[in-house]
Amino acid sequence: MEKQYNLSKNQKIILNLIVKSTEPLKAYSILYNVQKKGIKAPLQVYRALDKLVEIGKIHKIESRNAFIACQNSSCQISKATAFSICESCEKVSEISNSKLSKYLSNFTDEAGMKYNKYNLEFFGLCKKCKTS
Amino acid sequence: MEKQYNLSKNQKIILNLIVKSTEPLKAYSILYNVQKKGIKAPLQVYRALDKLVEIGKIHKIESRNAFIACQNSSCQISKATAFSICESCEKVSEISNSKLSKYLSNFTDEAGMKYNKYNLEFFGLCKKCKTS
DNA sequence: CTTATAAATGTTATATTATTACATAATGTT
DNA sequence: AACATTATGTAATAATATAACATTTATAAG
Repeated sequence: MEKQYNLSKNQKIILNLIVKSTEPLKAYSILYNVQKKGIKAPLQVYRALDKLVEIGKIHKIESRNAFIACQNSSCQISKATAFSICESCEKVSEISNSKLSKYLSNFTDEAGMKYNKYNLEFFGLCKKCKTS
Repeated sequence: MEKQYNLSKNQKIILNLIVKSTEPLKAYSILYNVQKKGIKAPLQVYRALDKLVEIGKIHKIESRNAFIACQNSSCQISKATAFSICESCEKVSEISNSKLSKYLSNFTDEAGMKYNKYNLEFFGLCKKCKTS
């Protein structure tokens, strides 16, 4: 059974914006976009972002300091994330590949250590940018 | 044949500091540590860091905004990086696992796309932190 | 339903990370 | 030597993120 979260007002506003966006959003760009809705300060944005990341509704693209909505139906996979990033147009997609996630979730290093979380970012050129 | 790079004065100073460090260093911490050697401004640090990353002598730990020396003898693998990060003590190690790097370098997504670069960060508890 | 607790908010100030712009100097190439 | 490339120096500022504190709202326990 999936745990239910009742998102707060700010969390809903910000999640909505991110879900509607076709590209990763940066914190201050989010701020500018929600100021008319009463969210005035960076901290209000960062707090909502932190929570949304924590519950897996969004992910942070670390190399870009930007946030995208989780593409997985269940949004439970905040501990095992993989993205493809186009180095030309900056398009970002979440990769859902069960083989990959199994491989990485089960990965054991030389010292026999397993990890409870990972984040993987692939870089290259997307179809569009490759042909143009 | 491996390309030779003649590092500049600032690049050498900063690489040296990072190589000697047992933990990832942040840009401004580097700055404070090299001010006595005449490097006075953030930009001087960032420029050297950019170059060192580019040629594979160091790597940026994206989730920490910090830099560590490359652990691979040849330092040629700046396009395929994997790290383990302890969420308690923040110890970071570079993972050199040929199976893993092969798997990821050959990874093809659902659309048949391959990537020329990736960065992977594993999170967990290191041995020390797990037992204490 | 009211008390206790946890979670979220609002606000100001500030810390941290990174880049722009412009002038100059050193190095490498032909 | 002339040219191009790379690196440096310096000042200013942009972009990203957190600390500290007061208050309010939601949730859970009795």
